[in-house]
Amino acid sequence: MKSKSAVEKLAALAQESRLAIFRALVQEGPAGLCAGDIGARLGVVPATLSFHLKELSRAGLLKSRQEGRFVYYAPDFKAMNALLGYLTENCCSGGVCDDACAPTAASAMKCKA
Amino acid sequence: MKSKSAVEKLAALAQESRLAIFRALVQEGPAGLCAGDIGARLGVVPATLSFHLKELSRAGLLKSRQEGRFVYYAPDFKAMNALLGYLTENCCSGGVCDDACAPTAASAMKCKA
DNA sequence: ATAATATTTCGATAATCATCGAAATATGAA
DNA sequence: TTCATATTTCGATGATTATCGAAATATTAT
Repeated sequence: MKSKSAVEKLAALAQESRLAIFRALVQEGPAGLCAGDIGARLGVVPATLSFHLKELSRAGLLKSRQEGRFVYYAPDFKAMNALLGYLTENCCSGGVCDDACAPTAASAMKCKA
Repeated sequence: MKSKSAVEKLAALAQESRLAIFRALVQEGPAGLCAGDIGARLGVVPATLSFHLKELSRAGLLKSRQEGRFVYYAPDFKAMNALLGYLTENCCSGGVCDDACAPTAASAMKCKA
């Protein structure tokens, strides 16, 4: 993961509506939700929603597919995992910390879709 | 983790210099680095560096301690792990995805310090 | 074709953020 | 105390971002 693209992903997530959108989609899974349902669920008007979905997509965090009149959005789990990995990369230089500290509970997307 | 504070943490990380600072500190471990060394390593002038360190601290991502004239900064690994957990929480609602998809490589801070 | 529904683009406005020189503050050394 | 070093605060400037009404585009149903 390039640093620039990591910053873009983090910036995309660093906004209340977009973070809520992303988390809802993570919980929804690979099937995703269509734009209208996301907007209804989170109370975001269409123009604003579209802007945010575009930001998340541009950052590479979402995949979308058209189904008739509807556009379905789902997380790009692979990209998200790459971001998480980038943030935690080489923690403590693999030194004393790896012995002194226990791993935390899983904090990666389980989904590879 | 409250959503507001997650947004604040993500916003703090969503800036090139700050992400570089944070990653350098993650790799350095709990002992941390003093401000001057961070600035020298990353090529950031003092005023700007101080601004960014304050942002990261305000967001709860860094701990600091004074040692003589020096101020040492280190990641708050616990807070960071909470953020990673929040992002991946309840992935795919614990449904089909948990069976269909394998966990990825560890992507959490190993350090609890 | 016409109408209805879903989504995106445009455009203007208001708000927030990054940078860094200069000055201020804090601590240790001579 | 006086000086040198480390870090932070102040203040001004330029740049980026969020919001959303109105209009445009796209797809399906009648």
